[in-house]
Amino acid sequence: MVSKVNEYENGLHHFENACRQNGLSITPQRIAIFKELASSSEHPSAAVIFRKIREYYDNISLDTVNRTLLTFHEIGLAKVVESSGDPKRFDPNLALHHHFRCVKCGKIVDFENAAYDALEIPRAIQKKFVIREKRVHLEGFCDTCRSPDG
Amino acid sequence: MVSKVNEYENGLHHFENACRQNGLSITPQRIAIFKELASSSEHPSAAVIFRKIREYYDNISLDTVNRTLLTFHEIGLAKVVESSGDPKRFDPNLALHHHFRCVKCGKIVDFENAAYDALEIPRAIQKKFVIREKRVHLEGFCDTCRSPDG
DNA sequence: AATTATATTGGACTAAATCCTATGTGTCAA
DNA sequence: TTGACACATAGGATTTAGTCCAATATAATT
Repeated sequence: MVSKVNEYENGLHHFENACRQNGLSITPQRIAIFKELASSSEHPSAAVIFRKIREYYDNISLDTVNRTLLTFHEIGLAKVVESSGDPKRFDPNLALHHHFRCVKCGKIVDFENAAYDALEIPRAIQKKFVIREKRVHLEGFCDTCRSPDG
Repeated sequence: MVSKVNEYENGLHHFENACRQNGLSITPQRIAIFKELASSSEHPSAAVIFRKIREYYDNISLDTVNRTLLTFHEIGLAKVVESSGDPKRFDPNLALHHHFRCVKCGKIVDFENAAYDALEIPRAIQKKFVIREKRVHLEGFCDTCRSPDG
């Protein structure tokens, strides 16, 4: 088992490599944004990350946070979570996994499932499209919002 | 096999019943919005539907289109499609089906698949949450946008 | 046809996201 | 270590989605 510290340093290492390989400079802003995203588990929006970083980094701009998160997505450091119409939300978890989303409070919960992972892409789809992501998406009410009208 | 006309009239019938059962009056606006949505297959946003209806209904308001589409969702006449951060998009197809979404042009394609339909909800999830929707979500490049940089 | 509760309009407002340009700063090479 | 340059950021302006509100209009019911 790997210690938290090492996981964290591996993460930063990965981040720096990805930047270098894509010709992006390693700026304090990008580091802060990466750290914030990597340590989050609630699939934060750009605004949420922006507000957190602002607590200690007093003049980072929202535009930078937005732009950087999209860049992270492009170079494979983050995923954009499906979230029908609300602000974009980002996911540092690059491993194959699945989502439950509460239609009431918007919470998104990751879960793993071997059967879901094993799903094959239908022939017809595979022939026509290039598939980059495969995910089962469940929707409903979370434990807190359980009752539809609660 | 049912004729197009009958399918269509069944649709309208279903719409009117759903309204009545939910104490909603049947207004020309709602009829127009329902017809437009029901006859669409590209998972339109409120803005798209608004613009189409405007062609013949010159003073319907965008607010009404938005509000009505959300109402349709609430009373089970439409679904809101997962679409990571872009404007909400609506789906008249109430049957269990799955989605491919092009990350480049945003096109969303419905498809059917028996194996996907048959997926069971994991115990742990079922215990904790109330599941209302289950869908496989594929993402990548469509036939038109096939090449990642094209 | 009158009544009433509900719906719509259009403009104002809020919030997300992007664009723009002047300024600032990593990076690389000497 | 420094200097030069390409790249990145800040902050304000702009665009776009979406919602709110109050006045008006209208569908449903009697």
